[in-house]
Amino acid sequence: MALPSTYADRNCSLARALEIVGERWTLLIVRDAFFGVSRFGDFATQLGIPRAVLTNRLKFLVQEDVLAHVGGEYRLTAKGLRLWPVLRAMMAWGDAHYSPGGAKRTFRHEADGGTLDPQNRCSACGGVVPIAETSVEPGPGYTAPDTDPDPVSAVLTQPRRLLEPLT
Amino acid sequence: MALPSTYADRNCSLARALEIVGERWTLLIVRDAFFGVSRFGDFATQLGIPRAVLTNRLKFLVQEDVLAHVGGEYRLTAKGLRLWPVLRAMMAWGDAHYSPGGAKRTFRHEADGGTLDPQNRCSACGGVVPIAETSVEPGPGYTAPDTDPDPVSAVLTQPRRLLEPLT
DNA sequence: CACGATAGTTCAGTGAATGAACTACAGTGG
DNA sequence: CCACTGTAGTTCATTCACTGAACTATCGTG
Repeated sequence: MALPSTYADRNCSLARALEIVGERWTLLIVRDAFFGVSRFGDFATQLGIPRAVLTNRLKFLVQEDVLAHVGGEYRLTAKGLRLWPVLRAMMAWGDAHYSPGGAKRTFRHEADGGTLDPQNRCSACGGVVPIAETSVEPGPGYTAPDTDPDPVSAVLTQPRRLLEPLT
Repeated sequence: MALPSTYADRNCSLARALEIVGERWTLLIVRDAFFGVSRFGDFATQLGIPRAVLTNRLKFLVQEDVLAHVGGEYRLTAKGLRLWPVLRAMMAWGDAHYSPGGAKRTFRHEADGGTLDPQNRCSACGGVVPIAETSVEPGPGYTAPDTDPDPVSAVLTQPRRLLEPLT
């Protein structure tokens, strides 16, 4: 995005954060990484993003230490994992205002099956659930696609644990 | 931004949310609205955004019911106010990773002076503080600009209550 | 060494952002 | 009545980034 850093924005961490994750496609790439996507081709087919742009974004995210590129796979770093609250907050807002049937995805505490609120607090045990212990599944607002999804999307709509690499 | 809504993304509220607030400049405009900016010219000078782009963004945000345009002023709607957790989450991430001296801004519960964590929980009373009761001030990571700020920026670096219109 | 799979690069065409200048209009003072 | 100022935009040529399709590179396998 390369927002100009004016003196006003030099003192705003929101502007700084947006320079990293505010570019088009970037947060969707990060979301897919949370869902277990790790390969160039999988990002490309899942998002329908031009490969040239994907190359740029991945390069930048690696440079900024949001993703790590190891063994041909892109994985979230500790810094990238800390974007989880941002994604959850945005999803919650989108669910609340653009998904009349309820949340498009349900997040669950694997240990006890409780559902997670936007702050990742478990309805069963009451604790804040770490990413490694949460799983995703289609929520009440989910609507099945009319066309057959690509294999990557098909896997991603199955209930699965976060961060688990695609088979 | 007009992200293409593929079958995959039709079922993701993150993608939907990004179509609204994922465009360049948009979240900074919303942030300024939380800080009390409400006039076209103030947004323009504060953000350094091209006026043509500002016109587009404001028009779109009004159309999407994030802002309301009444009496020549742009104000956050209920839907817009619900973006507060998104902004807070992003600011927290930016503070954590790009502001070694600490948060650039401190948010405070006006009633008891307690500071707010990223979930807006008050350190003093322990409750989640509504927007109308919180105030902003420069935080420990704030650094004074080297050049004289414009009048709008100057006002915004004073401790002030959120949503309070600029004088 | 041929073959397919994966990970990119290249490039022409298009659309959006930029920045500076310009218009529209309302209110104020002389 | 008219200049003057402030606010809110619009216009436009330039630059830049995204798009989509095709192409190249590299690796592992048989």
